[in-house]
Amino acid sequence: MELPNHAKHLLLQLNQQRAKGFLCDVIIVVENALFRAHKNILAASSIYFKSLVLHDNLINLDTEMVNPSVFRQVLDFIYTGKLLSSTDQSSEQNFSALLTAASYLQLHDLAALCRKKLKRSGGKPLPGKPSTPGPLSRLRLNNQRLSSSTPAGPNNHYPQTPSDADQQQPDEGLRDKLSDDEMFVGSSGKNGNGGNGNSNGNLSSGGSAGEPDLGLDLSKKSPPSVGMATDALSPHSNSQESPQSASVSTTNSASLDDSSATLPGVDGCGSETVEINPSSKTSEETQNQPDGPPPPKKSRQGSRKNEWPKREATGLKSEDHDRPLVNGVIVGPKDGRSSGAGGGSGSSFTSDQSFQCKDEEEGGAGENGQDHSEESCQSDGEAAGGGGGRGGKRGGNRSANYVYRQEGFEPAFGDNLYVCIPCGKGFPSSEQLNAHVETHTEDELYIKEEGGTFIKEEDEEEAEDLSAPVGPSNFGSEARPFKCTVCSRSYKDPATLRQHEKSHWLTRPFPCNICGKMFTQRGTMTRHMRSHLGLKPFACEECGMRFTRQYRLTEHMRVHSGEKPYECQLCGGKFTQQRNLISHLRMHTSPS
DNA sequence: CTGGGGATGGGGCCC
DNA sequence: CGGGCCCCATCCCCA
Repeated sequence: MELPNHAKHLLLQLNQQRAKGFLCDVIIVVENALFRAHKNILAASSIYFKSLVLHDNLINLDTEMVNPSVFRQVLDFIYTGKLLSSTDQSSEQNFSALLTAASYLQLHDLAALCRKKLKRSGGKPLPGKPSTPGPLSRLRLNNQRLSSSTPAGPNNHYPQTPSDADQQQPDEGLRDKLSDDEMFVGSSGKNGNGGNGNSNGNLSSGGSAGEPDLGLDLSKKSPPSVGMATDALSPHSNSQESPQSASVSTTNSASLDDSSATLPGVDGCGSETVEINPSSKTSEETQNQPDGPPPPKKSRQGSRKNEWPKREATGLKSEDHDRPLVNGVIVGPKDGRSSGAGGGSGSSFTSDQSFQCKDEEEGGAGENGQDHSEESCQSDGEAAGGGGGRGGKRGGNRSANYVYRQEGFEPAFGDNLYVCIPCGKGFPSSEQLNAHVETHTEDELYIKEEGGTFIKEEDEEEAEDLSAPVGPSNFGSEARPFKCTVCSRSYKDPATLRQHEKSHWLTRPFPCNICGKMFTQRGTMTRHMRSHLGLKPFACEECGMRFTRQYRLTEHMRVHSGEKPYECQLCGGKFTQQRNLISHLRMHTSPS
């Protein structure tokens, strides 16, 4: 017996969930647009995605191969099997772009549809671009960056984008006209037959065939042996400043272990090389570093930490500046202008504000920062090509699931950092948000988006005022010829001095794309981003626990080794961590 | 219930 | 730019 529309209904549900951001466990970054989706769906649709989502919760796509607008169509296709083309924009051009993207993403069926369409219209498939670069090629794997750069400046636009505005338009049309250009995946559809249970059958052509698990190891680096995975933002990631480069990520290098190999760049597109990790980790290898929580740990720590990647938002301190995280996402607007975040809000951040945004489970990344203020949701347009708002989707396929952040946003959700974009309500935890999201009916959900401005990363050079008074001058004196004019601290080299001087600036040059928090050092911002995204590249081989910083892992390892290098000279007590010794010493010294 | 210790997260900042 | 380390904050467990 078989339910005739089972697969269809299932897909419909999934697409609706995507629209709401419900249970989405991966974020795909396309230029400065973020899309939320489900790993399973992506993995089922292409082996390329499969390899990417295996270890990462954040995927950066090469902006030369796909732009937000196109990716939105791709995503819609994946979830619906329908291809909505736009007529506003030269359809041929659109199909060409789609073909490029499909090829890149290894969505063979989609590529075939586009080719067919192009052929019909006389156009020729992708002139300049390779029809199928392999996924790997160019892939700069994600890991990279969401870095600050993304938002950054003017260069942030798609290269080809004439005008964002224009770009968005098409979309509108697109939706409404679905009829004409709507295309369905054809036979490939093993849909019906349910081939593999997961529907993927059809979409992922490649998948089946040999389906080698590419097993890209995107991880930044993992402690020896454990091949960890995630890391979308590997520390290195920041490397680039321009979005385009985003794709290129860099990080890869790091991420990939030595074993990584490089593939030839795709022609036409550049020379980037991709590195894949031959040793690829297969799913099973990932066990250790599963997306999910690591194996239970012994004792106490287990309880808490296992929640892995994140801890609930509870911990958030709601300080004035806390920014809610939403399920949609963000990223800089593309309007080029970018004003420095600094400009606006920069100053508002006090250094002390320490809010921590907890990421969402798994994909962590989840939450998106919602940034703009009140209306987090906006209209439908698609900004930047892309997309639109997150949750969106009213009818069905539209959804882009992300939102642009607006500069200067200052949502006031207090402790409720998990915000439902459609209605703007905030919740203290992702679970609550998810539960709430379900209450929305389809029609209530719109794709919203807003063209925001994004925070621009101003370069150091732009710093303005350095007047902040500062602390005492300490530091020893030897060979420290470079002295800070503000506080008199001295350093051994000019670079360090320069770095230090930034701490006096009122404007912090490096904004977090997700929450808007500003940092004086890019590295700190990148590190911070990892916490949003739940990226914990450093895993403990013993218990599987993962950390965002190498140092934390080192520290943690003492738990297993029993080493307690820090001893209290007053009572002889020993500690595994220096900070705990310090805290302990306070107990000795404090009056109370 | 409370205090102390263990352990972890995040930011700042120096090297 | 990554590595380290310091400081602050917090959570959890246990006595």
